[in-house]
Amino acid sequence: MRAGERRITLADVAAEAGVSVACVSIVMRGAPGAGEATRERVLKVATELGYQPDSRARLLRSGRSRLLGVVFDVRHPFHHDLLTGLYDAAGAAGYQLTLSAVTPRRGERTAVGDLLQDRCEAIVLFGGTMRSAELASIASRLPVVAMMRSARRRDVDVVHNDDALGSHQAVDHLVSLGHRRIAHVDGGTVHGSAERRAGYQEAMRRHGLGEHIRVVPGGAGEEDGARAAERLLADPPTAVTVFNDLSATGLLDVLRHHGLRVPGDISVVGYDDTSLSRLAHIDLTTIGQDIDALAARAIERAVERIEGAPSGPRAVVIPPRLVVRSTTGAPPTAG
Amino acid sequence: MRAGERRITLADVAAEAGVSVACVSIVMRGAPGAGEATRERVLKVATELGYQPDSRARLLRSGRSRLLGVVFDVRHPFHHDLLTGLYDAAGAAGYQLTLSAVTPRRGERTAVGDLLQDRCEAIVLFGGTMRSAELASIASRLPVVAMMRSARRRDVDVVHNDDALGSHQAVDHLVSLGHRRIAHVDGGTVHGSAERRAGYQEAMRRHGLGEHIRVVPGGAGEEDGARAAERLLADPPTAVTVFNDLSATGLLDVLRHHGLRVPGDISVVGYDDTSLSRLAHIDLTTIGQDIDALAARAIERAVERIEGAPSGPRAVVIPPRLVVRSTTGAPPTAG
DNA sequence: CACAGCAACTAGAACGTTCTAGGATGCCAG
DNA sequence: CTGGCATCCTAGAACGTTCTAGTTGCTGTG
Repeated sequence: MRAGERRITLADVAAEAGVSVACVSIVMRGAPGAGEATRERVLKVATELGYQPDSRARLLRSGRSRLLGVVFDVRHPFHHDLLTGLYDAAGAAGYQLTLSAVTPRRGERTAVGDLLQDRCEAIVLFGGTMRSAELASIASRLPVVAMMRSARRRDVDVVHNDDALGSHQAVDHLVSLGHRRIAHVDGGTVHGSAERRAGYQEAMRRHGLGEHIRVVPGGAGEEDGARAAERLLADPPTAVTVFNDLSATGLLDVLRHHGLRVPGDISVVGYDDTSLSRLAHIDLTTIGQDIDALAARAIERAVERIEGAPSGPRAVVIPPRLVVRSTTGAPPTAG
Repeated sequence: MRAGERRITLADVAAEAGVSVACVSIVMRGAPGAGEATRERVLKVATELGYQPDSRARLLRSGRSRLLGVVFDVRHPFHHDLLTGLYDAAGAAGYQLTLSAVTPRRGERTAVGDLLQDRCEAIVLFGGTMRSAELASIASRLPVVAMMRSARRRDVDVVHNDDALGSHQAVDHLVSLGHRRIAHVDGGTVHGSAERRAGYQEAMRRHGLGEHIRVVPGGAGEEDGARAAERLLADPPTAVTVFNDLSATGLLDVLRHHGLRVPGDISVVGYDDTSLSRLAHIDLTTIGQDIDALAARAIERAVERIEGAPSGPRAVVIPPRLVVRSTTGAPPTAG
């Protein structure tokens, strides 16, 4: 029905209000340089006509877009929590977010490509599988902040959780409960996996439990945890730290099916504090990432780069925190 | 480091290649009207200089944006699955998607407002809490397609799953297993709740089980299902259809904690076929929505409106399908 | 009364594209 | 040699803003 209707522009409002286009622009932006009476009249006319500013034209002219591109993966629940934080942080810094999703049929390259065309001023990307070199080539065009992953290159900012510290917290917690035989289920090739594994090993050694170090291959999925549990069953430890919550869920399921009580016979610690871990019947002790801090620092780095401030080190590491729930307790036999 | 660098424009490429701006534009768009030799040379120069088209300028000039705005909620896992489908469908129709998220601290109105400024040509929104009247006021500016909700107004397109049919499928499945005392846990005020409840009641009556109709108050959350389970425990039915998977998960947990075996003592059917329902230790029988069909039809409706085609009825209803997993079986006592 | 200073406004260029209208050039038929 | 017609290319005006550099008109001061 509104096919032929032309959109309302500044010129329409100006004509109707009997002032110049420039004047309407001033009023719309809330810039100084217009009288109170005119201001009111123009605003009234604008709402009457249903004027909507055209951000494209606005940004085209003003050179800057004040737009931050975000690449996230629709499959990753954690990414969605992070989006919430990013919107807040970006808004506070006076920037807008433009989202580009990675889906099973839409790769990271496509997602980034769209953002580049949108003329955003920096790109924030979550995890992903891009090689450092590829990141660097994007970073040669505009500032890039990578979250929840590392990057060798010095030209990419990195903001992530302190995976090693998270593993330390998990091990410390278990040791303080009296555990000694603590195993770790690995995350395979996923970002952060190596750090979490190394953190586990380091913490074990620090507690003088080097001889009990036991790393079981795993991955990021539920079935990876399930497979790891099958392996562990031959000679169950009294506690396990798992790469992430989803894998821990699969592990829990298999352990319980084989008659082991959690935490009576074996304690389990996940990682990420996802909504999954909060479900009543899972109620998983886990390591929580500080989402708001991660988001705030990521935006901060992006804005610093954009505005050319001499920023500090390129890597920002946020300490996680232990979230104790019901899957951890004292080991079956004291000592 | 790249603070002062101006971006590469058509003019730069034109100067370098020794042709006019218009000619470069022709080449870049792949439009007819340029010789093969020139075409190659221009493309070569463009990649050398790292030219990136500016979609803002392009769209500003050409009047159309070929942009479809999508409003989704970061908290809703189902929305993410839907995004995947929408990207595919939009791409196939020659449109781009621009996303605007609703978060706990960013309302629907803000999300829609951003899209309007982006000059997208239609808006697709998922569920949400907007009143029909408010939708209609947006629809007076540009085509609006609402998914997973209804809308009284004739000026809004609606694409959703057939909630009543889904409930029928759940009840039919349970009846075919031999169940007669089948209860329903309601979804409260959430979109689709009334339809799913009515569908349950209708299906029960159709099977001559009107006297067994039992609707327990609930909601969309895990704790709603848990509360409903507590109520049911006083006089447990042999089967329950639950508003959604999350609520069913809460219900399952409480039932099992009280010693009821699922499906031995009681069968449970969820709704939505979320990733939660697919977890090995939940493995919930549920009703799956046909995501790709929903997405394809939504884009189809949006594009039809934009291009002014005389479209059919404003409501598109997609049949769901039953997904049988391990939470349903024969009732404890035959008959 | 002249003029500085200020507030309120305006004209017109600019942003990076696309698009319309046309200008060269070359080729072929008459 | 002329006219017609492709083919390839170009000039310049749009698109809807913002921004710079004014211009106007009023007030107050010496």
